[in-house]
Amino acid sequence: MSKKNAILLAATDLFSQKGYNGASMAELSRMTGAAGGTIFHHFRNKEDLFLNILGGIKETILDTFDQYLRDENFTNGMDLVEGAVSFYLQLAGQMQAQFLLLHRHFPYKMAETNPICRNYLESIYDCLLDIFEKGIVRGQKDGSIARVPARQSAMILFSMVDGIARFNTYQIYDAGALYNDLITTCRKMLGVAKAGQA
Amino acid sequence: MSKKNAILLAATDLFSQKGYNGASMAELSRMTGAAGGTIFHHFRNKEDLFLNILGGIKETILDTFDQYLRDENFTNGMDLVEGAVSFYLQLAGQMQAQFLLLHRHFPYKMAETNPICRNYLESIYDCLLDIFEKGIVRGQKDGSIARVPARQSAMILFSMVDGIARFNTYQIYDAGALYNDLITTCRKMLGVAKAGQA
DNA sequence: TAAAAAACCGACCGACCATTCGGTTGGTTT
DNA sequence: AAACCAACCGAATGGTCGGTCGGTTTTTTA
Repeated sequence: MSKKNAILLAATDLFSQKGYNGASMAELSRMTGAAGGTIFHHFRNKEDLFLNILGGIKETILDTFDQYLRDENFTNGMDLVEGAVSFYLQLAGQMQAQFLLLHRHFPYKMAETNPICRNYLESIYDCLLDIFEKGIVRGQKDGSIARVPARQSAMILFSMVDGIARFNTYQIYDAGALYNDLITTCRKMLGVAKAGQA
Repeated sequence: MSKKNAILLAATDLFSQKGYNGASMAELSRMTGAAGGTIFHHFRNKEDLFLNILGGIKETILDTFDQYLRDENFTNGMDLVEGAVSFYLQLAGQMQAQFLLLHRHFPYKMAETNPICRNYLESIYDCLLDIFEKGIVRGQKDGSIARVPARQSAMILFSMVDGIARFNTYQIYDAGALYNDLITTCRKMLGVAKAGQA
């Protein structure tokens, strides 16, 4: 593997574990075996290094969900929403370091002054919210989802799912067993009312 | 105001705005007018200072919700849950710096090695989850809430509400208009099914 | 009012920080 | 073989970090 790639990989772990200020270039140098100067040969500065990582995360997430929507075919809108919830939790488990990064505060702080950073974050959240919203709209056409406000419901749904993913990484509570309850909740909040529904 | 109190107040803002590593004792000294040595006269070290702040936040939250449960009287369990949701969002708006602190990653990182820190965080989340759970259990007795698993539903509800509160502080999206949708969702996920319910 | 205690000060310390820079490779182009 | 180049190195730099310490002021106690 090229040194540059090794730096990007190690820095993802380092930033996610220790935050922006806590991640030191000296430690990154030690982790990768790259000399201090080498890091600054490939990246203008620490912020540029982080933006490269965040840009990569954006690409991965957008591509992954794009692929997901193209490959799978769903019986209806509700099915799409449930699938997206499940897929999101699965992805968060696979890309732990990347999601931990997104769950930290410093990217959003940087976004206040850095438009590139802000753009990356907005792209990611737009993509995720759009998927939930698309599912809801589709479900309202095919009758599987009730007439709830689409965008708002997508945001509430997202904050719910992402909160559970966060519970897992913070490890204050074991949220792994919550998956079934989450899907049930999802059905209740979006589903059309039927006689006898609990 | 005593210097010690001024330090605690300013440090709360500083930690919440810049994180643990980003908050420097020199800047804290500048903000408060207290000399460097004075800070370390009142607090053993930086970590001790933070633990004092977190301990204060714990006390405030526990007392506030205790008071809330004692003062108000609710018509039923569902009413209690809805009130708690509303109260939580209101409190998060009033104690912005404190909630921003709780929404950062470093307290949970510190909790991995520091049992005092871990204890404070667990107390806070236990308190919050207990209120939702109590409301659900009470609602199941008085018939206002369906037979959902109480603790799990409380966790999902909490992660939903806290996610919305987080949306507000991150200011990526305007989540202020989500309050009504949130209460509606809350009713759907917990409420007993009625004929004609949407 | 004298003594003891607590609050407070700011210069100082070594460690560490992000970043720079002059120089060395090894491979490609001319 | 000369010129070029990106990748890489590691010592050096100026600045900031958390924390210490000896001494002064203010408050409390006896």
